[in-house]
Amino acid sequence: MEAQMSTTSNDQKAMETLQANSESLRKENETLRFMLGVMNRKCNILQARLQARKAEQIMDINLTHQSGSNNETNYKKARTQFPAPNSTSRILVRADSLDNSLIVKDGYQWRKYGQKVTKDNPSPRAYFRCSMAPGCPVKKKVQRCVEDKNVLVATYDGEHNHDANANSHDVGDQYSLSSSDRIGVAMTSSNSMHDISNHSPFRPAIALDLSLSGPNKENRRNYVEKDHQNNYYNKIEECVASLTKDPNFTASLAAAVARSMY
DNA sequence: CGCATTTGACCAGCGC
DNA sequence: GCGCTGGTCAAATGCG
Repeated sequence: MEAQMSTTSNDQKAMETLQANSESLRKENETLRFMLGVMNRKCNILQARLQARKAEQIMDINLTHQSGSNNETNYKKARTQFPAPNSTSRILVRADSLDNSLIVKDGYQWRKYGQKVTKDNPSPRAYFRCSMAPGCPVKKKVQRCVEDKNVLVATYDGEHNHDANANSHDVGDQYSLSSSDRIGVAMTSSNSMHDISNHSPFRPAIALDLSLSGPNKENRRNYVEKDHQNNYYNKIEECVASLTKDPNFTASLAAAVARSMY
């Protein structure tokens, strides 16, 4: 009888521990979900700024063209006129391993100008430049991932100075990357390039999906409105404060999270 | 026929 | 200087 009561008590304690763990995990999950949301919003703000910069660049280019040198159509000359910006980005895209094409549907039109087998990867690497070249200096390389042939790695060089689909004849969203196709993206500068394959499905990590917010410019504008920005920063502070209270989350880590969010 | 893609040749940078 | 490698060029080819 006594032994039976002791077993029941132990079961109850175990149940309570499990419940406590479950609750703790739920809270952690909630916090991480919020952090992911914040990162997405931060991304949207950056996108809005990028759009503004692109608009400025297009205006500058138009002014340059109007002021002369109309006959400089040679690509080599234009390459020096529009040097590629010092930025690169990578995205990982799911692809059928049986399908040999190295096509990444990203909303822009590309012209293939080369293909090469590289030393570190048996799959050929395809070289594309934006079909708006030489006006648009963007280039990309597409290659299957060494570890997983179902994944295409697209490396973008530079930034488009025009909208996606602005130069395509017949497409709307059909050439855009769907959120289910896109599995990761990393924006980097060319001299601090880190390999996004570290964040690929082979190593579990959060895949940042820019398409979650959609292309709606109205939404993007909302995020840079002052009231929204204040709420956004308040939320970050709340989140960081709650993290610092968590004994499993060190203050320095919380500070690092805060820095990354701002 | 015009345009896009393919593919071998060529070039530049880097390490030895 | 030489060889290796990644990136680009341009003639050949394919396709609508």
